[in-house]
Amino acid sequence: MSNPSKPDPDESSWSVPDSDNQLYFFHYHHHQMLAELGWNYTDHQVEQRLPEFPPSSPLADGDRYHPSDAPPHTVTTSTSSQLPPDRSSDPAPSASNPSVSSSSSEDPAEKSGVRTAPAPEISTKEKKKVQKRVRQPRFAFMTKSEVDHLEDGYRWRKYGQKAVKNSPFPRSYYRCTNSKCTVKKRVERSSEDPAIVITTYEGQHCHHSVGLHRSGAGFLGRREIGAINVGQFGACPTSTSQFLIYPGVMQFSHHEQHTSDSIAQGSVSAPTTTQYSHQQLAATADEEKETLQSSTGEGLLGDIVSPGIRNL
DNA sequence: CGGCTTTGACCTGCGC
DNA sequence: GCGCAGGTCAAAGCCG
Repeated sequence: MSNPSKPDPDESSWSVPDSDNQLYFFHYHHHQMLAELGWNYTDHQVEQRLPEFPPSSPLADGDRYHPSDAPPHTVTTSTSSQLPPDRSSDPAPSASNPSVSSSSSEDPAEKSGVRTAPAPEISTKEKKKVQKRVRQPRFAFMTKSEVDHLEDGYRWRKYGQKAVKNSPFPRSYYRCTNSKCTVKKRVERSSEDPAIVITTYEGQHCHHSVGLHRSGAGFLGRREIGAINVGQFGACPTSTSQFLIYPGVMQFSHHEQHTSDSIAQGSVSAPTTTQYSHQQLAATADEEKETLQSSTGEGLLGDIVSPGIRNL
């Protein structure tokens, strides 16, 4: 519940972990990776807008992905949003800085709304104050899919569900099952277009994915793992393609080809075509809401879906 | 039996 | 200060 017209008090304290630079790994490798993934990637402005590429490449290690597994995809990006302000000085837990997250509590990014364990120390209040102002980077995906909960290579535990105002669809809250990982995600359906699933990721994984992709047929393996390790990389294990995430707006679509495995496993009921849209959420929840609303309301998906996309 | 989901209660922030 | 909405907790139940 926030007012879009009002600056979010948290905005000034939005925290980007020290590893934030790694958010931008897409800068250097996206062409190559997408090419390898079989994506026909059309990049308009990314190169000029993205900041420096981080020193370390997440793609250095093994790669089980076989380009032949992936169908041709069309990726279209636009870059109208702003990069998040530099908050690298904020004491947020960092995926690449495990000492930060592990030295305090298991879930240091817990918001102020959380009932905390009875720890009657004075410092707790201060901690709370600080933590209250710390927010993990968040990224939202708008996925046109019948599947609510898209697999992304990580294991999630649902910890809550809430009815959303002005929406017939509830919002589900998930937390990464890794005890040291503070990543959360929210999954909800767009009230304007029930076919669109909005998945919001918050934070960065501090561990590798668990390789849930069963047989791995058509899935991406190590590449996805390495990418996720730097925080801003997503994948759809039920798809033969994956999607990349970087700060700013990125929109794309592709033909999702569920493997017979995933279908058999019940993760999907039938082969479907899924359209993905992604953009980094604005620094504030308000902007986030605006962004999402405008995105869905103005047919963002329609803008990015290539004519070749079809629903099966 | 462990892991996960469900669900009502609780807490906090924000607008009025 | 009050009410609302979002976010989270945690007990209970379910399931493999």
